[in-house]
Amino acid sequence: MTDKPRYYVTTAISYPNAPPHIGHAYEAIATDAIARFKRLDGYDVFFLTGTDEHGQKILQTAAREGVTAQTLIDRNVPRFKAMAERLNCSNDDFIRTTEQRHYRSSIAIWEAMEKNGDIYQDKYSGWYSVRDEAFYDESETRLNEQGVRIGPQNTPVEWVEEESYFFKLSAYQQKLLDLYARVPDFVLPKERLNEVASFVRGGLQDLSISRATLNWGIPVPSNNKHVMYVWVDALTNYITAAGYPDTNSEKFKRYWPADLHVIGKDIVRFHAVYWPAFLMSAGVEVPRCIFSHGFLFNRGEKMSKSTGNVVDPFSLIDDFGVDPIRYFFLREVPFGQDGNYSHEAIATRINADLANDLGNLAQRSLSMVARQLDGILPKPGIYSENDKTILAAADAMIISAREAMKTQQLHQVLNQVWAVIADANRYFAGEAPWALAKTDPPRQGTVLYVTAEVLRQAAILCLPFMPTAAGKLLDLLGVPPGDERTFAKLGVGSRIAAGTKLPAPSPVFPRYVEPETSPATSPTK
RNA sequence: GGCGGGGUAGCUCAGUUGGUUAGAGCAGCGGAAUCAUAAUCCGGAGGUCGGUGGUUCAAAUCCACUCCCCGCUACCA
Repeated sequence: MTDKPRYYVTTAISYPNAPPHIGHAYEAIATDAIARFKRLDGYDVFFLTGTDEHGQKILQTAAREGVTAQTLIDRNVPRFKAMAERLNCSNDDFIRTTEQRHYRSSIAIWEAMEKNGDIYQDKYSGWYSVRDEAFYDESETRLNEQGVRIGPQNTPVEWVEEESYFFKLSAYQQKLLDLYARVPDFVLPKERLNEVASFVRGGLQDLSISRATLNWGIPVPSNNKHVMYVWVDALTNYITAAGYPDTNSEKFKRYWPADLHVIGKDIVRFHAVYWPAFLMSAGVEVPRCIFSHGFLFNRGEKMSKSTGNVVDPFSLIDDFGVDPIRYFFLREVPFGQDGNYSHEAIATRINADLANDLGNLAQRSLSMVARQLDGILPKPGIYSENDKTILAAADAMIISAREAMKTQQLHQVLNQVWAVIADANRYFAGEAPWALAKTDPPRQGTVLYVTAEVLRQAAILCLPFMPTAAGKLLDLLGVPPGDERTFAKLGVGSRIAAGTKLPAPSPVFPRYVEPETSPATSPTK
């Protein structure tokens, strides 16, 4: 094993009763950027994603389509895997809750909770929403215009009355509140922790954690007539992948507890209340942080089939490319808040930030090196005040980036990098190296060197966000792959090597040009 | 109903220990430059800072009331 510090980060596992949508893609992109950032910053990262394949909703979708649950997931899960690959996600594992290792793990955590006296059998009766996979108190439900009883999410609920196993969630109220007090960053953004804490403060009821009326799930160990409530099963994936129940294994000892669960804001309660309670009960450490991201809206509207604004992540990538799409979502949407996207907004971002600001700066400076200096990166002379100022700004980027990443502020990292790129464009225009070529060649060399150095640091910081494109830019700058492309090489201590023969420059971030055919984000009725 | 967040330029937003002409990006207008991916740089323009009333020499920033949006939560039914 390595002596690097470790970092275990997960996405939520996706529910494959339908093909992946933009929200799944967003979560995967963001988590991948975090994982890559940490790797480049010297961490031994374990990045997990996967699919949550049990539960009544899968069963119902399968029935509606006239296939078995197994057939449904075997058809859909590969699309989630393909999406992760297409998004260039660097996940180290992809867990499916139908795997043997996960059965073993789920049964083990159940038995541990049972052994701790937190599971008991009782009769359950109440309102259950299949779509939300949640039980609601009658007071949370109401009758809609059609006379159908619906829950708080406006999904239909059904009266369920059956034998069920319960988890003594009520016993964990104080322990959870203590946890929130002890770890103020347990849930981010902070507003979300306040919401969770006030929910817990309001009192917790025991949780029904098994169902006897369906068979698509992991059997309860002591009673095979029951399967586990899908959330017990789903949440457990995070420890399964770390090797649970082999808590003495090297892997488990190394990676658990997870450093970060990245989830959507709709499932905060499950992750910030139920999950730590299950773990405390089972005698397993709780994760360190839950980060809840926002939702994405297409032109301000929630994506839905009825509005006809469903956007397939694959076609978005076909239209714009993987790296530009990754950049757009991570730059445009403050991480943790809801965000908007549209075809025009994506095109504008790509052209303004990537093609014009960064790409063009690289192209204009490097083509000067290629044409006027035989492609040899010049040696700098004595630095002027302007040189020192822009270099200092470049050196400071990693400092502020690390600071922003402490709370997963991905957009801030990019904001700061692009502020320096804008400075670099002003610097370049102000120094006018094309004029210096005739009047003061050594000075021209210094300006081009300084520009290349700023580009180098910017490109390395872009690696987590746009792995391929940033890598190409580093190729153009003559920065060899490997250790030279890590955060250890950022800041005052490292400078780009002068005298290097650079390859012929070519645009790394092409402008987006509107195709003749209709764009993918336009409504398809 | 309670708690919390928010209403600032055409768009997206930043901006509170109250204090010179309220900021950025994008869009738009004018100019410069022409090394570069028709990219870049500079400049003007653009806002009764949700509304009303107050505190103050001075309020986007503090107080009261009020309108609207969003989140969590409760209750009634």
